[in-house]
Amino acid sequence: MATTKKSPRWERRKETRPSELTAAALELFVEKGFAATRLDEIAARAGVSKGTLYLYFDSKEELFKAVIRDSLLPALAQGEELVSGYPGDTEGLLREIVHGWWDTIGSRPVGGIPKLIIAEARNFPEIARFYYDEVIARGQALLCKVLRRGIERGEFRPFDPDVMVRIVFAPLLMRAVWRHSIDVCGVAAVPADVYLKEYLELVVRGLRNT
Amino acid sequence: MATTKKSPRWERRKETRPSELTAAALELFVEKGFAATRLDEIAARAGVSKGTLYLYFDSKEELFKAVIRDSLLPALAQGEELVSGYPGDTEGLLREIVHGWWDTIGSRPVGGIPKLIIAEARNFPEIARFYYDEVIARGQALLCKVLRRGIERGEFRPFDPDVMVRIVFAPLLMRAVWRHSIDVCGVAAVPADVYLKEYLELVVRGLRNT
Amino acid sequence: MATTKKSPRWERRKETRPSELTAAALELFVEKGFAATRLDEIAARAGVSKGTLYLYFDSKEELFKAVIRDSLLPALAQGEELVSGYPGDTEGLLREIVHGWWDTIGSRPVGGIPKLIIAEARNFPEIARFYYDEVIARGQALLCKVLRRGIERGEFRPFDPDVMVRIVFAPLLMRAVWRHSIDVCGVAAVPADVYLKEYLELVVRGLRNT
Amino acid sequence: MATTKKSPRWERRKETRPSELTAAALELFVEKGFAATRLDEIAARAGVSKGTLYLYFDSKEELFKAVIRDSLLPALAQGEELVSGYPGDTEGLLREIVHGWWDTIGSRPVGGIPKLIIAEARNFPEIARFYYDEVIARGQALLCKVLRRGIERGEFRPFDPDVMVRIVFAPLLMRAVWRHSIDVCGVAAVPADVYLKEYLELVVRGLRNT
DNA sequence: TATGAATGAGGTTTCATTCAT
DNA sequence: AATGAATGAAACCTCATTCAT
Repeated sequence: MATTKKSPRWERRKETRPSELTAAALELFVEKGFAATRLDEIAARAGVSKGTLYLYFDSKEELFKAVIRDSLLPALAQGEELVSGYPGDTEGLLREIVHGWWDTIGSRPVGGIPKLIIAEARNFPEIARFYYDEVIARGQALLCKVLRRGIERGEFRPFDPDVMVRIVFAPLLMRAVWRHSIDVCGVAAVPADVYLKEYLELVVRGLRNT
Repeated sequence: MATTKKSPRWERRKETRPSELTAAALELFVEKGFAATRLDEIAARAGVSKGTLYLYFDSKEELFKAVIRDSLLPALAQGEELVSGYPGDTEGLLREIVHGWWDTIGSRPVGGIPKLIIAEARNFPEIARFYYDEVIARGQALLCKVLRRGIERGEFRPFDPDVMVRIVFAPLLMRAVWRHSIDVCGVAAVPADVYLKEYLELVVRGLRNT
Repeated sequence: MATTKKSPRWERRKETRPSELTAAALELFVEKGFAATRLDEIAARAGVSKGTLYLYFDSKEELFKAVIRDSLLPALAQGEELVSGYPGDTEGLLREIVHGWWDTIGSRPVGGIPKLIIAEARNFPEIARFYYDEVIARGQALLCKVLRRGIERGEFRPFDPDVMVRIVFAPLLMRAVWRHSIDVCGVAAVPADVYLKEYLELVVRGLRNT
Repeated sequence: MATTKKSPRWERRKETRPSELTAAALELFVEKGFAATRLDEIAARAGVSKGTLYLYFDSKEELFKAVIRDSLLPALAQGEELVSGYPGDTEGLLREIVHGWWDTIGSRPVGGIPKLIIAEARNFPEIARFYYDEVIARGQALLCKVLRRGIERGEFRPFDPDVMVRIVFAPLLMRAVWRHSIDVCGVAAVPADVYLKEYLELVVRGLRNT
C-alpha cells in the first residue's frame, strides 16, 4: 500500500517560510498601504494559501509588525560598524554613509518602509513608537555622531547636531519615499547618482567650517 | 406666549456645507489615511449625517479629490505672487518663501496633505498625477525660479536648479510629513523656529557662491 | 409694496395634481417595477419636487395603491355597460369586448398594470386582494356573463364558464403583459390586429357549438 | 473513548452548494421579486452565511442570471426530444406537450421564472434578451413545429403558426404566472386538471380542420 | 402650498479570521 | 503543516421619509 510520492501537495519549510511571507507582505504593503493590501494577495504572491499566513502570524497587524522588524536587523548593524572605526576625514565618512544607505536600503524594496511608516504611524502608534526607537533614533544617533565628530575635529562649523541630523537626512529619505509613492505615476525622476552628487555637495558646503 | 425656540433638528447651509465637509475630511484623512477613515467619522466630525455627504460628493473618492483640490488653490497663488515682484537679494527671498510656506501650510492642517498623498499615491494614480501637475510641479517651478535667480545674479554657485530644488525643499516637506505621522506618537519634535533657522543656515551656506 | 408677480415659484393646483402624480407614477412603476422606481424620478417626471408627493400621499405604498385604484374606475364601467344591453349574437359581442378592451386598456399605459400587479402581488397582498376583488373578479364576471349567454342561446357548446373565462382571457392579457416586459428589449412583436384576428378565430371556433 | 461528535459549525460542500444556493434564490426571487429579495434571506434559506454567496457568485445580479440559466437547460431538452420522434397524431402530441410542461415546469418552483422575467425584464434587459433567445424563442419554435405538423398533415386548419403559437401558449403560461402572483393571496384557483382539460378542449377545437 | 436639504435605516459587498478537511 | 470554504462584522452607498425654509 505504498503511496506514490509524486509532488506532495505541500512541503514543510518551517524555517524559510516566515521570511518569504514577510518579503511578499513588504512589497504589497509598500505598494498599496496596510489597509488596501488583502491577505489573499500576500498569500498569492508568496505562493501559499491564506490560511497558511495564520500559521505564522496571529493577525494582519502582527504580520505588519514582523515586516517592519525583519527589515531592520541587517540594515542597522552595518552602518554602526562603518562609523565606529573610520579613519579618514568626516566629509569622506559622510559620503560613505550616504552611498551606503542608498545602496543597501534606499534603492531596494526595504526602502519602501519609510513611506509605509509615514502612512500608517497614526493607525499603529505602537509600531510607530517601535520604529522610532529601534530605527529612527538609532539612525539619528549614528549620523549625529558623525556630525559631532566633524565639529569636534574642526571640519564642520558649530551647530546643534541633534537638529541638523534631521535636516541633513531629509533629502535622502524623501527620495526613497517618493520613489515609492508619487514617482510611480509616470513622473520622471532624477537619476540617483545625479541626485546624490548635488545633495552631498549642498550638505558638505553647508556644514563645512568657513 | 413666546414661541419656545427649540433648537431645530438641522439647518440648511447649502453654501457653507461643502467646505465644512472637506475640512472635516481633511483632518481625518490626514490622521488615519484614506482607507481607514470611515464616512461615519467624517460626517460626525462635520456634525451632519452620513447621507449628507452624498448630497455634495458622489463617492468617498470624489470627496478625497475635493479635499485635495480645495486646499491647493489659495495656497499656491500666494507664493507665486511673492516671487514675481521681489526686490531684494535672493537669500532674503528664499527665507521669505520658507517662512511663508511654514506659516500658511506647514503649520496648518493643510500641511497634512503631503503625507496623505504619499500614503495614497499608488492607490489613486489619478489623484497623484493631478497633485503632481497642479501642486508639486508648480511648487518646484516656483522655487526653481528663485534658485535660478540666485545663480544668475551671482549670489549662488552654479548647479542644476531642477535637481537642487527637490533637495532644498525636502527638509521642509519632511518636517510637515513627520508632524502628521511619527511625531504624533509621543516623539519630542524640534521646535519649528529652531528647525527652520538651522535649515536655512545649511541651505544658504550650501548654495552660496564661494 | 406690490410684489412683482413674475413666474411664481409654484402654483397651487390641488385638484389636478394628484392625477398628474399617479400618471407619472404609473408609467414608472410599469417600466421599472415598484421597488426600482425612486420617488425622485416620479417627482421629476411629474415636474414637482419630492416633498410635494408627500402632500398628497402618505407613503410610496399609498401612492402605489392610488395608482392602481385610479386606473380602474373609468375602464370597468364602460365594459359593463356594453354587455348589459347588447342585441346581437354572442360571437359579435365577444369580438366587440375584445376590441374594446384592447383599444381602451391593452394598448394604453394602463395596460401596464397587469404586469405591475403580477410583479408585486406577493409583496403587497392587500393590493393584490383589492385588485382581484375590484378588477379581476368584476372583469371575469363580465366575460362570464357573455360566455353563459352564448351557452344559453345555444351558440356556444356546453363548458364551465367560470373556468373558461380565465382561459379565454389569458392570450389577451398576456399580450399586454409582454408588451410591457420582454417586448421592450428589441423583440419584434406581432402586430396587434393580426394577433387579435387569429386569437378571435381560435376562440370562437373553440367555443362554438358543433 | 468515543470521540464526541459535536455537529461542526459548517461543512464543506463545494459541489452541491451552487445548486442549493440557486434553488433558494429561485424560490425567493419568485416570491418577492429580484429587488425585494435580500441576500440575507437567500443565505438563510440555503442555510449558509451571506458571505458564502459571494464565494460562488460575483454579485446579486450574477446570482440572478445563474438562477435563470440553471433552471432552463434540463427543461428544454426534454421537450425537444419529445417532439422530434413522435409517431401519433398531432392532437395527441399537443396534449402530451401540454401535460409534460405542466408536470415538469408549471407545477414546480421553476414555473415561477416566467413571472420573475416578466417582472424584471425592463430592469435587466440583458437577462431578458438571454431568456428570450434561449427559452422563449426555443419554446416557441418547438410548439410552432407541432402546429405546422398539424397543418401539413391536414389535421389543423390553415393559420399563421408563428402568431398562433403565442396565443395557444398564453393560457398555459398565464396559469403559471398567476399561480406565483395573485393566487397566493387567498384567491381560490381552479384545479390544474380541470383547467388543462377545458384549455385543451378549447385549443384543439379551435385549431382543428373543419 | 411647495421645496429640497438633511436624515438614518437598511441594502450589497468586502475581507480578516476561523476551522473542517 | 497546509488548505480554502465558510463566516460575519463592518464598510460604502441608496433612497424613502422628514422638516426647516
